[in-house]
Amino acid sequence: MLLADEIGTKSGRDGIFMNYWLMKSEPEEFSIDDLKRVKREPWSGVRNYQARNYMMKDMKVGDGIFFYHSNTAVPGISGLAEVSCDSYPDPTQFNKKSDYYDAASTLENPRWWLVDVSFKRKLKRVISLDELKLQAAHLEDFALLRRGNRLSVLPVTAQQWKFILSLE
DNA sequence: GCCAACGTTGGC
DNA sequence: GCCAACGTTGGC
Repeated sequence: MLLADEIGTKSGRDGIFMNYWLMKSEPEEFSIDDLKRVKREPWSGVRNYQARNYMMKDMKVGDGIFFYHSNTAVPGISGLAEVSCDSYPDPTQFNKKSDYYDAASTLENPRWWLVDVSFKRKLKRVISLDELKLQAAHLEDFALLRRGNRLSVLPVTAQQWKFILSLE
């Protein structure tokens, strides 16, 4: 029996529960419209261990993703996407010409992993960081709102997911 | 293992 | 462009 309050709280590759995430992108680099155009994108270039661990260990095919625009005039959630494959080594770490090349990584023991992200839809409007801050009381311990938060991949609970979508 | 220096993130 | 917050690096 699946308890409602367990949804979104389980992790691990054997888990059967849906998880939710927020992934940041600078729209000048790669926006929700870019994802809409290409439909699916390898989430390459993450070079933070915690963010990597979420992708490598915790994400499962079908997990929901808030696509967040950072470093822009109105930062906020601009669309929905989903995890579309199991994690695999980020190929850019092996490419000497890439900004994300990592000389310390080997094919036998890759350091950086990623998932592919597929476009679902744009939100009718951007749900801004300002608005999310105003709703903080309804978003208990939302990772995005923690002080000094800089992680580019964050977990979202089922309750947070549902509430944020209700703002749309 | 400590911690100063440095680099990056991302809101403003 | 500024800068607070945080992660990483490397000397010791």
